[in-house]
Amino acid sequence: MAGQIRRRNRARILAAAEQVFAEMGLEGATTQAIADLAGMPKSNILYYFGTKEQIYVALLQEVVRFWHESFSGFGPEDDPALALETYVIEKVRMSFSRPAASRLFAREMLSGGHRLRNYLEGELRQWVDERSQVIREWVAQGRMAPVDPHQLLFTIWAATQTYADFAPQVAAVRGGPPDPAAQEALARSLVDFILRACIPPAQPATPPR
Amino acid sequence: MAGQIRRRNRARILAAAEQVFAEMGLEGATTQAIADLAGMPKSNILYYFGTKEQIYVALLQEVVRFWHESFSGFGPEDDPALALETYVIEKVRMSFSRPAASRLFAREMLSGGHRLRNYLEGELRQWVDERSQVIREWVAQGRMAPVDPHQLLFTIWAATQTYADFAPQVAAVRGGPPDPAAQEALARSLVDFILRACIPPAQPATPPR
DNA sequence: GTCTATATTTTGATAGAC
DNA sequence: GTCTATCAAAATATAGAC
Repeated sequence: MAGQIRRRNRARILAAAEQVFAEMGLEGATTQAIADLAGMPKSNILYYFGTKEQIYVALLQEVVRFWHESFSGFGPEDDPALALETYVIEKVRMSFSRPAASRLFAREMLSGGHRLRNYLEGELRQWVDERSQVIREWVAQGRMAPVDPHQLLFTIWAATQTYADFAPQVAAVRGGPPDPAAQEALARSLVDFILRACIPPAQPATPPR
Repeated sequence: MAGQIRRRNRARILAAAEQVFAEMGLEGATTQAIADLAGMPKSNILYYFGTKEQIYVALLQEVVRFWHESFSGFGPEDDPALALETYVIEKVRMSFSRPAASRLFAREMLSGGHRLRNYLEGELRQWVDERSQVIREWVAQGRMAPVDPHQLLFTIWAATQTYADFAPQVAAVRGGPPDPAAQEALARSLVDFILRACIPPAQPATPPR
């Protein structure tokens, strides 16, 4: 079966295209640049995908599918502090380990997000609705400060993805890109920040009488 | 003096270009689209600016200059809570009132930020260094929780600008773009969030004895 | 399936009339 | 200063040999 070759080549093209699209955008990227990075002639790229835009769309969908699988979420039975900590740490790590994915998504948002409309209004919205319900329960139970669920999620997404999307700004301000130790320190600092904002200070035990 | 006409036309071109570049990017935008939006023939655009990229660079510099003037910053004599509140509220409002400026900046960051290198490593870095010093003083005085200044600023920038840069995501999750009242509510919620994370709870007055 | 050569389109930029 | 007509370059996409 030569389906092997087909899948291998598709994967190589997608990997190359992710880098090029993330840095140059859909219009700025040339199929030639993708071909060069993938190490194959330009025609092969179009043989596998038809048009440049089809590669772009395939990549976007791969990114959101990957995110959706990686961050299954949290439920009302979880401990709020632990759930938030896990989610934030993993999102920061993803920004440092796969920045191109985050940048690709950011570019699509800046362009209006039309190509992800189904995802945004379907899967993502449902995920957010469920998580918002959990957060509201936690708040009602006094296990969490009275945060607005949407604002919390927007803030977490923005604060974690900024390390991928605005990397040049981060590097300029710090005097260089953060090495792995600095990455962990930034992640830790962000987690502590969010937990202070979300988790009410432990009550001095008021014993029932 | 016909310098009037020149300035008027330059301003019209810049206003049109900001919209087009923000939505399409440098390469995605065509001079024709800018000309159409500005209501003048394509040649006039190039007569005033020479090249498409010069318009783009001029816009970027105008944006950072405008931001720099709008957010002069805060000093050690200020009240931390009030200073943060003012800064965050104004940045959120800017995201809603001039989203194209934020998106333009975001695009440049995604592309590597080379055209803003001088700004990032000069003016911005100096501004951050000064503000970081203030924050460290506040922390040392116990007027602020032990936040990492860089992480705090990155988080504020990301959380405020997300309402411009990721507007399609915000609209999809909320079921529509936020109207002015909802914008204020989101700003308020974000401010409260950041203050909970930054400002230590008022100590139960420990009178000196 | 793979690759070279080429057709077609788009678009940034310019020349030159008014 | 303004605008029309045009050039030249670049890049997407395809045709067709291998």
